[in-house]
Amino acid sequence: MPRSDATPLPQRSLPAKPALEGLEQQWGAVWEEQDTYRFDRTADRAQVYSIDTPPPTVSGSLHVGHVFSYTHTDTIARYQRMRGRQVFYPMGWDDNGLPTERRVQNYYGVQCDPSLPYDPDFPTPTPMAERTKAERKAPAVHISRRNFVELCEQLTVEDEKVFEELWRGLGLSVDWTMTYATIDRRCQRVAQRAFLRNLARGEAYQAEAPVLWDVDFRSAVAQAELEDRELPGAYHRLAFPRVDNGEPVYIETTRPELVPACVALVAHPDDERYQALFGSTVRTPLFDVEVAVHPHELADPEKGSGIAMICTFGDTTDVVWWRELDLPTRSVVRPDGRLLAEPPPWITTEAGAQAYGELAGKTVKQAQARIVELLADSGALQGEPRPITHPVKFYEKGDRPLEIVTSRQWYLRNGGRDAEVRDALLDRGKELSWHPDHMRVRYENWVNGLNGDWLVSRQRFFGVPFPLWYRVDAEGAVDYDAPLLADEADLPVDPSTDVPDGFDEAQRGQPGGFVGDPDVMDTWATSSLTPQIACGWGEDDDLFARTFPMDLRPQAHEIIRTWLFSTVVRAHLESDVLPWRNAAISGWVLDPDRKKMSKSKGNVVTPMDLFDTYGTDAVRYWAASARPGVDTAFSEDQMKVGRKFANKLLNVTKFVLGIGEAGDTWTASDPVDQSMLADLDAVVAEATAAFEGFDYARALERTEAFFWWFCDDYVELVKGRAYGSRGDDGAASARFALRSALETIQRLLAPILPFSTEEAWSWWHDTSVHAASWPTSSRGATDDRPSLDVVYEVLGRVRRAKTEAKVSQRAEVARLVVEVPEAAVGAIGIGRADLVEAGSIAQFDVHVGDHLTCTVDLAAST
RNA sequence: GGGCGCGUAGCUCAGUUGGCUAGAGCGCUGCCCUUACAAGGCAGAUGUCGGGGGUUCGAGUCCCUCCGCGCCCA
Repeated sequence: MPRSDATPLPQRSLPAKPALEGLEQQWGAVWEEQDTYRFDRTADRAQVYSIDTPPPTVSGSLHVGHVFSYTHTDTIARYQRMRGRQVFYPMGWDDNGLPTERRVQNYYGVQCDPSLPYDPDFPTPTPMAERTKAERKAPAVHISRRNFVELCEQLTVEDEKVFEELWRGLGLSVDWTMTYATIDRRCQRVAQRAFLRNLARGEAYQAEAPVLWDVDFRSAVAQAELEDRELPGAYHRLAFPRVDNGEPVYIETTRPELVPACVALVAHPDDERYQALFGSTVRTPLFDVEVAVHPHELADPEKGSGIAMICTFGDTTDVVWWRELDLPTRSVVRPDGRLLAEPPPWITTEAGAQAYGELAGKTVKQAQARIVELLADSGALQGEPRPITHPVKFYEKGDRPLEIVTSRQWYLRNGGRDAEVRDALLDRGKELSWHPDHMRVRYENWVNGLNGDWLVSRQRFFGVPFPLWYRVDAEGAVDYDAPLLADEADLPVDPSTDVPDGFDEAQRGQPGGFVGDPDVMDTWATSSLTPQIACGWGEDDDLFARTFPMDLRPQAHEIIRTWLFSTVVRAHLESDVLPWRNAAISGWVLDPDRKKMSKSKGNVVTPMDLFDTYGTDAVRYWAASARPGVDTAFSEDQMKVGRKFANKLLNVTKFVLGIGEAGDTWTASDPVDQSMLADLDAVVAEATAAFEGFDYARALERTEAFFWWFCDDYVELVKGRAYGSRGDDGAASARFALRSALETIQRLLAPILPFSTEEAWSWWHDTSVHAASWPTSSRGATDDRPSLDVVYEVLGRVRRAKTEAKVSQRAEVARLVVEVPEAAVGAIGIGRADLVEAGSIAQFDVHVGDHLTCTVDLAAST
């Protein structure tokens, strides 16, 4: 039972002048007090509608994009609630990870240094915004990881408040008692437990492997976080002398600074130019390292000279060649983006070591500039570098190109290296209902394009730690092969402060002791578990059984590859199910030039200001006008329309209710009224079908079109009769029909315009419209009823005549002559009396003719 | 380079299995204080349905091709 049935709302009388101002605060408070959106934990799974709401990144800024997509979800939630489902609609905050770290660094002017000890008395620094100019120039204060994490936790709490205020302002029908944050203890416990289970089943593993590496963040980066950027570069044509005869082999490279990391040359096996070279060896310029020439299909004969040098590692193709050709590892780029300080052991000649000395310790960019000079001086560089533009891989949040370094990392199997898993995940994509359907293709493209497992470890600070330690042997070497696992009952653990069973803190980092895993999980490793987190997996079995798998995942299309995919992976691995049945994909908000709204472009509008200017329902109206999945231009004009719409709803409600009640009448006896109600039935059916298909925009459009017709034509036509001009029976029928239609319209619009519908509803009900039942087409189709279109057409013609004559619509028509086809005579007869009143028609003559004509004789003067 | 989506009035967009003269709102123009609403109402004008070709009695809709825009991926 809807809760608010038990606690009546204060029923209020008709206001003298309805207004939209203040409805948000007024009804927001009432809903909170009445628990209107509280989830009933006793409901069976079949009665429950569970929604996996996207936890917004609280360290980010609020923008209209949030308002847009969350409104879409809320309309579905409200619709399902009115359909009688118990809606499980919790909110979460995504606060762990890099965006928060960055914000804390900038906000407080601090830098995390994990080598520092915890300082329990460290005072919260003055925010940068409150500092004097001079204070702002002070260098960042280095603090321990634990102190840093504490600052992160402090600031996210503040950020969450701002978001909650926005969501409440927007009128989201969220149950605010169920909120989670991705860094809170429950989420950490779920993430760690899920990881331990993955590990136990062999789905998680660690490997020493080349990884894409951001030298500024000093962290590994996953495939899902990559983006290509077009960057200027240059082909350098370099001579590699053959070992047998000294003849030069020319290769072209954009990364000459990696010559010291060269391990082989490669050409296409069918490339006739290089057939003779396969199996022979050449020497690298400057460093004199002997490397072999290999054939491989991935070498592109069209690119450069058709023969390339393989380095460890210049790009991802190098990694493939390295792996498939079984080449040695000769890395020279350190994790900080600088070249090794000492000449590496494979450079054995004195000249080579000397050349390397020129590069040692330089950044990649500096090293390139220097080595080009050295290569030119040595004669190995042929001609001038040839400038090109080419795509370079970046971490999506990074500023410098990614390097590839070899390191020990944790991976989670996601089908990137296993056809069987990949096929199973593709099947999950087919099993899921996508709205709109074509979004499934993005998922399939992504899954088919995976080229490795999911790298889940990050060398960061504010995240969920891996619940693991490693033994340190007697010589002080760390044994990574047999990690010490935390007990599930002890989760969440932080291995940097917690101690594994059988050890004590004094043994940390000591020979014969242990060390904690220093990494944290990728934020997606937690976010991919939002269904498990929200539904209480492993925490509340009863709740889990009532809510999981969930009904709906709403999200935007650009994170199908990350959030949606990774969530499917986790539920598939853990429970062998889809995490939800439906995925509703929202588009983006574009600025009026059809570019994506972004802060850097300075075109972001503050949602709260929009609420104040147009009213929340007006903003929701704009959002709900956008069809699912379609990128939509930001439009204040649409908000003005929404405001008019909401205002009209209040006014027409006031008018209809002001006419009076229908008395004991419970049916519409007049065919004009029956016809209108039958039309409304059809609208109800369409709106219901649209909502069932997650198409709130279509539901709104149909309802809105009917609504304006209802106000402009039907109400105008029956006004006089409703006031009693032709007796009690006619008045009762009209009043019943007006009220019945209005009650239906208010319910149809409640999911979209929650504030104004609640206000209008409250004038004649003592319960919330949001706890009311969704209307049904109970009257059934009466297809044999005559169409009354001709009646409204005549009404329009009369109006037009008055407009053209520039007289008031109240002006009297001395004589109206209507010619209609035989088939429409009946309809005219039905509407005639109402028409006479609505048009102030003195004499009304009807003739049969071929098509409709109206001759309007206006009275000489009024 | 591959995939997906989009292109309809000045603007934002509907247009469902092909079917009467292609629609709505905004904006624009004119009129009207009408038993709710002047932050309103009534009415009016406005189209190479991106271009070209094809299928069909009939194409905004289906097919081919080209152009432009956006996103995802390489």
